[in-house]
Amino acid sequence: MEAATEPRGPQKLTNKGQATRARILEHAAELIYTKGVHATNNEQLRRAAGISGSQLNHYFPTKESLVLAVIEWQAERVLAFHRSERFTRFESLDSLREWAGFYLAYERSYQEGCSLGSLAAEIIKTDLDVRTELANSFEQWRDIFRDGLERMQGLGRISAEADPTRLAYLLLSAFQGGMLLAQVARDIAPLKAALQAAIDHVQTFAPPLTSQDHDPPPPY
Amino acid sequence: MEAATEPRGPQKLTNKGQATRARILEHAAELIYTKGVHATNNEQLRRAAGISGSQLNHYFPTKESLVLAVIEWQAERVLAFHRSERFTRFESLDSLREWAGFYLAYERSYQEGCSLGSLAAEIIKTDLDVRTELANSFEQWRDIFRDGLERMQGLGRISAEADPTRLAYLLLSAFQGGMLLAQVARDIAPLKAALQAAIDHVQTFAPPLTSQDHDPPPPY
DNA sequence: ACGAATATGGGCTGTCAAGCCCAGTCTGGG
DNA sequence: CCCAGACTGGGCTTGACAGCCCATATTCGT
Repeated sequence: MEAATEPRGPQKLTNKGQATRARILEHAAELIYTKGVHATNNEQLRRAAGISGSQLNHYFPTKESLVLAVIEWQAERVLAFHRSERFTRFESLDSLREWAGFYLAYERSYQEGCSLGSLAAEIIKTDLDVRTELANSFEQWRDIFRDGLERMQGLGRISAEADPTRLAYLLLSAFQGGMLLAQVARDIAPLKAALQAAIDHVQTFAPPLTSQDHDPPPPY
Repeated sequence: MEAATEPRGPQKLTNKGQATRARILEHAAELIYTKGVHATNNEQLRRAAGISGSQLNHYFPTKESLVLAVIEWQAERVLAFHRSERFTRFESLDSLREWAGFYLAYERSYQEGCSLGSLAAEIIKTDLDVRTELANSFEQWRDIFRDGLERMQGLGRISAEADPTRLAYLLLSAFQGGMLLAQVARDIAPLKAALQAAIDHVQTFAPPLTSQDHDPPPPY
């Protein structure tokens, strides 16, 4: 899964090289997340990562290759986070609320926005050829929600009439849009409202609850 | 309402000057919408608007002032569109569906995204001092939906238990997020799913309909 | 242990765009 | 009819950043 980003031949990186590359990547991701792609230059990156000029040319011959690598790195982080045990594969409404709660408590939500979404929006109109990679990542993200919702259906936690794809897009869109609005307003309120409403909507497909802590009655 | 963007003294623009300024603004908005802020330079703008260099300095001394003016111009357009008679002040679910339908039929939705949102996302992390203006515009946008939803409540079209502010943020967030996803995927589907789901959620607050074409039964 | 390949350091150059200036033209009021 | 102020045109300078190169140090395979 880490074999991307090098078009030419075999792996030609030693351990130390890989470590350096990873360090550059981490600092690049952080800088880009806070300052944006355009406002991040290689001098800042050099200072932050404690390296000097020619490494960037060596590990990332062009800025486009660096940005692409950062996208992959951020995408991997976000997807891994959503797949983590914390959210139990989104098989319950509670896991969705837990998920929303995390981002609502995360200060950087309304400061920097989504690590992938804000990056995507900034560069989607430039000539950088990264759209396909972004599209792929967002598809996987959507699939995480969709698969969870489908499992909820299988468990009878939401009605069979719910459309998991549509709900997954609602969750992801509300998240991205809410992040943008929160960032612009410097206030978490828009994100909170959007996520609560989106999850409320998923809940409208839950069967009327009889006893609260047990699984709902047999599916229909 | 057009008195913004000039910090210094009285209106010092003749009719011809205003026309030229407006022409520059239109072309700047179009270029920025399609190519992004960063990829739009003054030479392209000169050619597009049929003017030459020093006007930009005359009418828009810095790029920041130009971008700010474009934001105001786009915001005014978007808000005026949403306030137009077409949507009857969003006093019904049908008007919401009409609204969604418009953007789903608009090819540029998934090509360029939202004229205000994509602009906001691109420059929110730069040092351009335009955040307040953007925040203001998005607040007004939210208010259009919120006011409409409140009127729906007054007319008994949705339950008093609905939270108009929250629903307004859901609609706006789903729109912005859906626009971003559609743009990245080059496919209208994510926007369609998000908007349908968001409007479906508003509809869950509608009283069960008895006869379809009449106003719903008296408000509780 | 040795040699070849690979990583590192710092500086250099070409490109591009924003901001600015001077000279010429037009419009409107008296 | 005239003049004063505003508009227009094109070119120029400065600053910033990405990409590149040469000299040196280090690491890895055998």
